[in-house]
Amino acid sequence: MLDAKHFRDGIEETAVQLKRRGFSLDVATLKALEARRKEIQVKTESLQSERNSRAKSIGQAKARGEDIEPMLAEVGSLGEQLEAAKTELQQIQDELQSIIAGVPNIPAEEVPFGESEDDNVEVSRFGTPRVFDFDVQDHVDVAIGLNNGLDFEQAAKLTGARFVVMKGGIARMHRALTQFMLDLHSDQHGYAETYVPYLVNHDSLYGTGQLPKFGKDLFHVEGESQDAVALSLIPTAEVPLTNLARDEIYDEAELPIKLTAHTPCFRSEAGSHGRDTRGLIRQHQFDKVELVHISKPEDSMAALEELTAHAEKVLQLLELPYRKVLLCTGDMGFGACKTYDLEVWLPAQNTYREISSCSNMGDFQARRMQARFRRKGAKKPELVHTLNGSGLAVGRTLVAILENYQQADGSVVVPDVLRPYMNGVESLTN
RNA sequence: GGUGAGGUGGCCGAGAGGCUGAAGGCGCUCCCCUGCUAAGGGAGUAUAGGGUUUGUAGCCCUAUCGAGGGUUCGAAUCCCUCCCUCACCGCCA
Repeated sequence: MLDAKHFRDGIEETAVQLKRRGFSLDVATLKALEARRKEIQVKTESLQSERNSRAKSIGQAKARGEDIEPMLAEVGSLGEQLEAAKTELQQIQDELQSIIAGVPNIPAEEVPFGESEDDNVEVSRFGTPRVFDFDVQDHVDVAIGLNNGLDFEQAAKLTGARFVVMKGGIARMHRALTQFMLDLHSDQHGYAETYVPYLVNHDSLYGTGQLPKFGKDLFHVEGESQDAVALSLIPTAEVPLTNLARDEIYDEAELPIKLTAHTPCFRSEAGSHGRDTRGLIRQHQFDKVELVHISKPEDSMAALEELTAHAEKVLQLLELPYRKVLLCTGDMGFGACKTYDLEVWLPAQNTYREISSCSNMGDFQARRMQARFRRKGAKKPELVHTLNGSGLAVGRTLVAILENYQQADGSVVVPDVLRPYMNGVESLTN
């Protein structure tokens, strides 16, 4: 959510900035609503003030034992007027709120303009894609050769499309990957390992920006009664981790806070039908190790570089070729002001595919969450900045290993850094 | 799941329809006093929104005592629903 000031003074300027990321702000409607809001709010508050002082004098008169009846009569229609004003104010504020809550973050200045992923800018590359002297198989076929270690048919029986059952060495490697990533981030990169709920309430989803706009992408769990709190499965650990800061006021000295967690992620992938239907790339359930920073505003851009480097380190240690891409204005997520994607090389697709997305959300989520800190000696708390990134998506990392480390005989070499997590096994074989 | 007790400011804790944004204490900040320390005296100490304003200063208004509704001229206080915490019992990995 943007600062309300963006919608009062300088709304035209805001509209121009949002236009950069392909969002058109309805300036006329907002201006009209804002004018109306101001008028009604002033009216409502003065009526409230009036009522408060009247009620107070009635109380005082009563305490003195005076006759209250005439005063009560005088108050008469005040209640109704106030009620009407309140209702109208609420309506306007709801309307404003629903518009404002749906406005995306303003891109940072250095973010290149663009309309789609084709306009993203490659920043760097690591490693050289291996040259194969045999026909490369994609990860699905590789896994079939390894005792059918990725079983999509069984998963379809259990649940449905876009789920997987992993077996044997592949399941083991999947576990090894999460252990390796968590250890790296907590032991080497200074993150506090965290275990979080996989179901969250709607306040949390609103805080990180999944709601109100992107409820379709989530799996919702029904509450027992209509009034009961509705919960949803997390689409990423970003939601629980970042919401730890919700309604908090940190001491300046506590920042930055760096958290990591391994969780499953659940996405309904609404609107993605027909894309990546084969294999592990796009599933309703996948595991991810997430990195989150809570930082001071002036540190957040440096923190984005740091966080991204931490995610890159995983790929480097696994010796997987990748490239780092700066997303253009049109391809960034709703709440982000700057995002790097890491794309790993997939030989079977002969291309780089997203394996991590690292974003600086600025104060966008912090404002929704009222996540703040107080500078030493300062009176007023300030909004923190929040950042998050995958470090990494575990399923896609598994895909990358199966494809990049496959051998002519159908086996898959286990990357050196994973071997300690796999009983020293050097390769997966049939 | 059952029964009972609760949710009040950074913390502890009063209040049980009106003068309570909230006593008292602790903590914290500043000032005074005191060789240092300890003790003492004084002042201050929530957040959000709005108005005014050149202003993130000041002033004014509104809201907030777990959340949301309701009763009332007036609700922290009464009623309803929900959430959470604690205790005991039951169940369970």
